[in-house]
Amino acid sequence: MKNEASIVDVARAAGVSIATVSNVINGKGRVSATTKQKIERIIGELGYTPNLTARNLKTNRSDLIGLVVPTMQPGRLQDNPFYWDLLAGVEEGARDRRFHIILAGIDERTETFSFVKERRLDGLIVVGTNEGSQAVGRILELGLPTVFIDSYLSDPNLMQVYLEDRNGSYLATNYLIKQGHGRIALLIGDIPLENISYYGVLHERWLGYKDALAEAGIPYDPRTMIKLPTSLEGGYRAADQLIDMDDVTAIFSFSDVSAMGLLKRLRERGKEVPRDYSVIGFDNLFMSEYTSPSLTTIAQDILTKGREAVHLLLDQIDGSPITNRRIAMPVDLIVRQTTGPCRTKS
Amino acid sequence: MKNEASIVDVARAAGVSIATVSNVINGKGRVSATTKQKIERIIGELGYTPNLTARNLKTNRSDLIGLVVPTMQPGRLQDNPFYWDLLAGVEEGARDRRFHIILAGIDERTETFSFVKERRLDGLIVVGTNEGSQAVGRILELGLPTVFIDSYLSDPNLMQVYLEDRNGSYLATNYLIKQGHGRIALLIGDIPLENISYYGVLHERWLGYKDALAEAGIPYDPRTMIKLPTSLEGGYRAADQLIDMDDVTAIFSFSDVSAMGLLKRLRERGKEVPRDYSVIGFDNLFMSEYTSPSLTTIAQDILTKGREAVHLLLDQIDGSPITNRRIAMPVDLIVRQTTGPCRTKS
DNA sequence: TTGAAAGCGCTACCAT
DNA sequence: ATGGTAGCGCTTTCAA
Repeated sequence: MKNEASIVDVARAAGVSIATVSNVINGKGRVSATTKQKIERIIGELGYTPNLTARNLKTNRSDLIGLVVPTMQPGRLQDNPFYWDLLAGVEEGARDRRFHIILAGIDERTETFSFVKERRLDGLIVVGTNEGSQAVGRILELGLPTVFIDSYLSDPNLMQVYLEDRNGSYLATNYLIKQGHGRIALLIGDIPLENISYYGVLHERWLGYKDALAEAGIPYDPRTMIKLPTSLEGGYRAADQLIDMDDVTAIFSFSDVSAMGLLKRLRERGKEVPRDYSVIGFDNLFMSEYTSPSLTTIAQDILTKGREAVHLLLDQIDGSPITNRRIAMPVDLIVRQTTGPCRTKS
Repeated sequence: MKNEASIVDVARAAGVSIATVSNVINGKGRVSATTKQKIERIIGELGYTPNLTARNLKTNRSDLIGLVVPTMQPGRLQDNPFYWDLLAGVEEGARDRRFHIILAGIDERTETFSFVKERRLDGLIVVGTNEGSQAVGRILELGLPTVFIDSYLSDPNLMQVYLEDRNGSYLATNYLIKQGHGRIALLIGDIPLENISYYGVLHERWLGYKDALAEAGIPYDPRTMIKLPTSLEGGYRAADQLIDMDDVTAIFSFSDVSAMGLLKRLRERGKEVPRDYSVIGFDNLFMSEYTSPSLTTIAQDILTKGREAVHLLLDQIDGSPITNRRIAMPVDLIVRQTTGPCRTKS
């Protein structure tokens, strides 16, 4: 492995000063067409590549943004294909602007974010924290451009990308109502319902559910709330609770994976979907079309979400004027086979 | 955002030279206990964080490793939860050793890998290339420590982490044979069978399948090879081909997602699993336990695979003696509900 | 045990 | 249009 050529080597070979070479590399200053061509030729011949480390030391930027994801422990994120899509979107958006992504799995309780200062990161994208999480405070102290995804933080100055959660939930619930379902269970997550406003995403979706009920004149019944995790296993266990409920003929679950768990257990218990129960999920994961029966769900475009987040961040880093500090991504109802008209047993 | 304290500030505040501060930070050289304590106190007071950019410029290292994943285009990686686990494993392994991961989605045809030199990456982890891919040549030219995952490159000097693919395939096939299945289809991927040796992973698994057949004295029949992608949709379409085959009562599919597609279509066609067909997958994804019926599969530990790869790489970067340049990760047969005894219709 | 100083490769300012 | 050069923050050699 030979030593890399430096800007000095290029300058010497071209018979010019390093300042001129620098100008050519960065397209700054005034350089005559001939010297420019010559320098470019020599750069090619020498296989010269600018050393970003040196440039960054000088400019005090890193062209690096950190993607912060809460503890990548097995079991926690493992069952969520969601993150890969998000990451793909972020990476792609950053690449277009010559930034790179540093991935940082963090433990919310102990992480000090020292790497952010050490590496002079230019910005941060933070996924799925909640207001009051210890991490949020420490992140804000860094004083770095930051975009939060799916976090619903109340401070209006923070930049956030989230979903039309409330609307999505309304769409799902409303569709079930239009199919004749009067009592609709909600698999809402493993949280105390009295504190639901603390959990931004869940809260919004819960409101959307209630919006649809209210519009149809259906009373809200807290007993149809199922407080289990929106994971595969949570959905699986939720099915048993669902079956025990009186007159409930439909369930809306806040994730596709939990809807899959539901389908599994309902089948085991001899229930047929959508004859006995209508089921609707949230996310539209790639495999949701391939469950049996295929899953009706609220679709979100996770890839685009990642892309939007990184654009928002880069605009801020570059000092472009920010028009919106918050972006709500659209959702869409995808009707497939797990939902159907209500046929109440006589 | 105040200006960061530098090593000079610390030195001044402590009344020592920057060389001494540097020694304390790096635990090198001889420093008296008292000065050491004093300097450490001041570092705390000033909230000083070493500037890695400067250090890296000096030492010509970056403490950064690149994770190279072939084009993160939608459709290509989108339907593979696999990568997220791998990434989680790599990130975790790197974090332990104070390295960070830069994620690089690349287009195999056009990528020049200039970022590797620009950022002075210390090493590379490359996932799922094949011998003869244009990218491999360019990567090797970089002359950087590199670990290939699931790539089956023939050069014995390259460091590689892969699976006991052949054994896994043997286990699956053998299990089906022991269950009485005599003709077993293989969903092998969208490749020309004559060139199968070019596709490392598939080739190994194909050999494992043949090993089991040979051991049982069952002739290999190329007509039972299904040459469709091992994706959800590929599996879905494979089911139709399977049903058209004579006397075939079982299918081994090279991925869990394709097995899910199979289950879906078999059900649509009125076939029952495992009564009419036994199905076995590969990977043991998190959701494989939750399909209906739950999927028999060959399990691999993707998280550990990522961890092993990064350890191998870091050992090489640190100049530790490398004992094994190749690591084969173990596999495991997980019997669930999609397989059962063969009941040939009379 | 500690310090002085060179220099990593680059950018940007100021001269010419 | 081009060049000289200071200096970004650090490590490391050599001297004291």
